[in-house]
Amino acid sequence: MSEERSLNFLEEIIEEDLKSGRYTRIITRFPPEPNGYLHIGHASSICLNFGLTQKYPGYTNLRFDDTNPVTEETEYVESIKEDVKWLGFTWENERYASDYFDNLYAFALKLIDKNLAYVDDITADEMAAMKGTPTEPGKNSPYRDRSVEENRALFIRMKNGEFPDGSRTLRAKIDMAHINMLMRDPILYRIKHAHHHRTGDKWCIYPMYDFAHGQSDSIEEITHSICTMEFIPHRELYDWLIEKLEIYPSHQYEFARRNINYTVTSKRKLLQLVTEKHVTGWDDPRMPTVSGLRRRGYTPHSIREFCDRIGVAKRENMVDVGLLEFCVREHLNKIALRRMVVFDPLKLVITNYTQEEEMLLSENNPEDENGGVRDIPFSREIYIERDDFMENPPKKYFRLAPGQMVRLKSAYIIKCEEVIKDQEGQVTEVRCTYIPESRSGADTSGISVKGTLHWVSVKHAIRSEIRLYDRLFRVEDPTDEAGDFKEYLNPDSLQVLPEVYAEPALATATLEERFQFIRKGYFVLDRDTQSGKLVFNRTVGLKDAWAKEVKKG
RNA sequence: UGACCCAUGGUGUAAUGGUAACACUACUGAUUUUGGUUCAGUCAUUUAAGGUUCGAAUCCUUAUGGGUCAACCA
Repeated sequence: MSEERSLNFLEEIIEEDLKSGRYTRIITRFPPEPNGYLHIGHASSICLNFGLTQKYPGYTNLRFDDTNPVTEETEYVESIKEDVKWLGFTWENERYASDYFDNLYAFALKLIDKNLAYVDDITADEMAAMKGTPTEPGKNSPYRDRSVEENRALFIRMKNGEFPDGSRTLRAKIDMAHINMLMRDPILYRIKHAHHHRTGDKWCIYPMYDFAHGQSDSIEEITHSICTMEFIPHRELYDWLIEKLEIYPSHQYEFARRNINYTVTSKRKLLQLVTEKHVTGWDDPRMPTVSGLRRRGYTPHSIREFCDRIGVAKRENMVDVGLLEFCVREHLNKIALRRMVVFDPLKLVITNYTQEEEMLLSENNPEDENGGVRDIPFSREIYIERDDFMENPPKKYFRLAPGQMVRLKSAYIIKCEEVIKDQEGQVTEVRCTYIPESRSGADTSGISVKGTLHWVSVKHAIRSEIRLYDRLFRVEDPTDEAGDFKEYLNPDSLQVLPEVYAEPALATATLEERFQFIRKGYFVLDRDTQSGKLVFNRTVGLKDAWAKEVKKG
């Protein structure tokens, strides 16, 4: 293996740590809060954390940051586990911050005993008012100087449920004038008489993020705790708590979260799209969620490839969704089974075709020698795509037109002889003759044509519904526009074709198979399919050089 | 009116004091029984000004621009 690729900044840190002997193996973790579904940004973090311990000795834990019972649910835990597995990663340990509530409680008592934490009785509003601003120092709470004994007794009573929600908090005693707002006596514990999805009603006090995350890292002996840049100010508190608690020194490193254009990746916003029914659910194929991408037909491999290509760094970024599409096309091109489906049919009659029907062979995938072939029924009447015929074609139009010849994919070369129209002048049928010696694989005609069309035999065609998806938003960065981000939803993000005509082989399609509908795009069966009613989702279209040509005029 | 983070083609990421590169996009052309794929090629980059140095994208200073921080969220 030639390891020529340059390292990202985290790999550099790790290689340095390994070389210096600071660690002999590394431990990372992926720490989702179970209050929403994973999205493409999380996928990036998953690939990073798990990828690092695939590359270097060590392992990765999956740890749910479940310290806020009000917003967290088991449904989310299950979906997150499924998504991580689907992406192709295996965690060493499945952990929950709630596993550590006893430890965390003991840590809190230790801090109280060291006179580094106190119980505060002021209200949330008062606390906000006394916090100061980034440019002005805060003020000490009148309860800041309670004795160790009093703090201890009060905190135990908080735990025992003697006080109502919001009436008291446990705060670290640091410095209300600290330049870092997070060091101004941050709250460690708050009272919430709420049912927790795992610990039930055992607790009525719950630790805050800052008093749970770093401590959980430490308990698990995480060596490299990787998070996004907005946590940079938290690092000082992270280190302070580890130092005062005298526990295993995990370290936090930050990278810039990945943004992708024409979508949003904020759990709050995605939740809104779901609850306000702008999409059909978390796994709507238009959603940037892992489950949405899965339903859309993206492969785990293509998502991993994407995350790999966008890399990791510390600067603001806006990744072009075109790269994601490139990655999925690249993979699907290699694995998708080729099939023919006519979306907008135009009847074509081959006047000199006298057989009842015949079976023709077509390769399943020209990119895969071992992909095999399938039979396709051919007959006198077929459907072609309406826009594959033009009565008065422009220059460089390689498709069918009066007097012109094209090849029918895997079949014969035909020549257009006659155009039938209705009273309005709409073309309702085209009549052609075929060249018997031009059959695919046995072509002795010596004729070469520019265009090849896909087609489906009229009497053999099966019906299907097709769902075409486009980007969810009309603008690159909906969050950056004036007003509500939902004003920028793309009204044409979903187009349903209720009845298209497909070749018979598609009748036995499964959810796992990937298809390329020739000249149309990549498709996957949707779970809405019922017996007798096929539904396909378009994962992504093919690159379309002709469409570009037409656009240019 | 503070602290912290960041700044390389249209986009993303490299170059670790020594020829600014790779991928995507765009554009040419060739091949092609998918106007797909594949192949060949073209356009295009160091925020600015000073300084250090034989030599700076890289180190220093200042400026500019963008981002983050004042939830009993994570």
